[in-house]
Amino acid sequence: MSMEKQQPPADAITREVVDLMASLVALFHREYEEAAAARSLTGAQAKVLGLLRRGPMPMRHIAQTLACEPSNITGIVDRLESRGFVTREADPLDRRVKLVAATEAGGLATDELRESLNFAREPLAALDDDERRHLRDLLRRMLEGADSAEAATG
Amino acid sequence: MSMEKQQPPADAITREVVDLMASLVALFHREYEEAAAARSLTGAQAKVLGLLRRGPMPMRHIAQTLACEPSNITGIVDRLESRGFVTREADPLDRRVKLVAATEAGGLATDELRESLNFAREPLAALDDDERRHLRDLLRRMLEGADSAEAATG
DNA sequence: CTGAACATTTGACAACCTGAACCTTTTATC
DNA sequence: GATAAAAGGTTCAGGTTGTCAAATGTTCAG
Repeated sequence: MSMEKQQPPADAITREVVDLMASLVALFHREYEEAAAARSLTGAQAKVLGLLRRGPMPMRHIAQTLACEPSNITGIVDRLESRGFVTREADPLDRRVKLVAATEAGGLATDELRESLNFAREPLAALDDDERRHLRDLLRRMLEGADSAEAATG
Repeated sequence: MSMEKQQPPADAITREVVDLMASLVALFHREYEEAAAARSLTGAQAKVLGLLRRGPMPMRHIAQTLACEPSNITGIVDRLESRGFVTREADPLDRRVKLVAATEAGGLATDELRESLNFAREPLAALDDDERRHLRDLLRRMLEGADSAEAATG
């Protein structure tokens, strides 16, 4: 994956957009960590918990989605489990895999977190409805190919 | 700062934009870490090094910009220093403060990293010139107020 | 049944990050 | 000027994230 590709030099506009994106990323990141910390979750824990909103999931799948080693997930889930946000159950169809599921408390925590994500309220407040729609369309097109989606949503 | 403000419920469009941003953030983050790792730097080290592109800087200022404890910076700068990417010198005007400056090797590393940041090349390739310009304008407006900028660019 | 492949865990180790205690230098107050 | 408060860095202890290699238990192919 991702083999340090050869690239044409970036034009001025592209470069500026990249810089703006970088600022936005930094802003988002800070807000995300803050919102998680306010619920005594770490960023990584919040991400994992966020992945479980759609239902239980094997550890491996979590690791793949978050692009990290499976052994890393073990620890994170351990901590979430010890706080009662998550359960681990053997998949009846394949007893090698363990299905991680959010408990009620866990689901509640992510819902709150998601709701409280002020990000883009302040920034997005600067845009009116049409502009927001336009922005959405542009972002959609940008993400069309790269299906890395929904990782950090929490 | 940032006191868990009371907020109106987010409308559908806003929420979708936030989700798209989250995906973009995840993508950016991965690319950034990869690009740093390719130069045997960690993400945190790359960020600090990136801050020094404009010139030497007191440790405290680094900590403030990165929104972390000063004691954290000590270790990161230690490691950068031991690899010859950075130097620490006492500020002649106030001998309490230590000015961190990138060495030639350090500056070269960040320049390369910055240049190699494929982020938004693939994603942005989906947009034509006009659209890119439009996106830039929207992002600019969003970031106008929040001057948290230029943290992660490096 | 045996061996390869797979999902998860364990253990060792490095980096990141926080919080409190500490040292040195500055600055303010008397 | 002497002394106390404040500010910049560092150190230390402790927790979380992340990697890699080795081990365990399960499935699947031959």
